Amino acid sequence: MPELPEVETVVRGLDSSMRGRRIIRAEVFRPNLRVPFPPDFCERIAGQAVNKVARRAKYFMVYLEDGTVVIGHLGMSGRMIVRPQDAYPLARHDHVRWQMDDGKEVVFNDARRFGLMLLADADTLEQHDLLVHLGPEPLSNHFSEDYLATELLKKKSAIKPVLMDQRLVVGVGNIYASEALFRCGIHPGQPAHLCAEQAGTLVAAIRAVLEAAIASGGSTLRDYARESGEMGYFQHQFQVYGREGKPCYACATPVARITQTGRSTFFCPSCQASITRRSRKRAACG
DNA sequence: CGGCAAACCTGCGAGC
DNA sequence: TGCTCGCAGGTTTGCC
Repeated sequence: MPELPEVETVVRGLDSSMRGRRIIRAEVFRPNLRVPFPPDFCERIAGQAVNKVARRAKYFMVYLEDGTVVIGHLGMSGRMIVRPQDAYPLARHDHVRWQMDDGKEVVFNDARRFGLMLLADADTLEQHDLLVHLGPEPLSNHFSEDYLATELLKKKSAIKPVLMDQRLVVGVGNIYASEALFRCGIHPGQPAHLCAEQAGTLVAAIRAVLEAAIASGGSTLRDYARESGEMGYFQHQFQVYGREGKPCYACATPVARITQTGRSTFFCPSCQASITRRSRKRAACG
């Protein structure tokens, strides 16, 4: 699934396609995805103009003129497709279709149905169940070195799964967790209570890899595609993700893969040498 | 409360 | 060619 850069890419495309346009008609072709659609989903959307499309964490949000907000999540395999109306037959896994007033249609397609779409009110959006527990945006000033260092001191498990906890910081998923840790030379299995110096380099690495991925239009793997149907190309810049057994670009050591909390983690055993308890005690930054 | 496995689904590539 | 198996970008739930 799309992580923050992919959702950001989709949101930018949707905003340019939908902002200021009116949704003429809304249709749902399946009663539920991860959660059931609200019973009045289509009626509350149809006929309304779109104020803007924005992102929070990995959610996209379509702001309608009457204060209703469509909250959506792409899950693992969700796509938002913008195409000319009636130019294509309904495809397998097309779950939602919005007909726009400019002759286009916006289609939500999600094979694995881990995605969701529901309605909220703009006034109380931040208090919504899905959003209220989310951590800071990684590209905002709220995600600071002090913040991360302080929060990580409370954690006992390995740093990589902790980075994927959306209550700590949003938008970092399985790919970018591995990529960020490689960039700052931290072993994914290292206990999460990093020293302040490491926390600082990690903040910078997370920002850098997410910004670079956004600049490349996100990553396209398997069934993920950009809103426009074009392909993001950041996957060609992965340093470790999906490169098990291939030489590290920095030192030629074969990239390793391990499983952490059920997810694959990729890292360079040399560049991200694990820090033993003893050597960490000796480390100057403890 | 923290941490982890399992569950939610379908599709695809690898290997036999 | 055709089957089975393992794996896939996320989040929630439930169990220790």
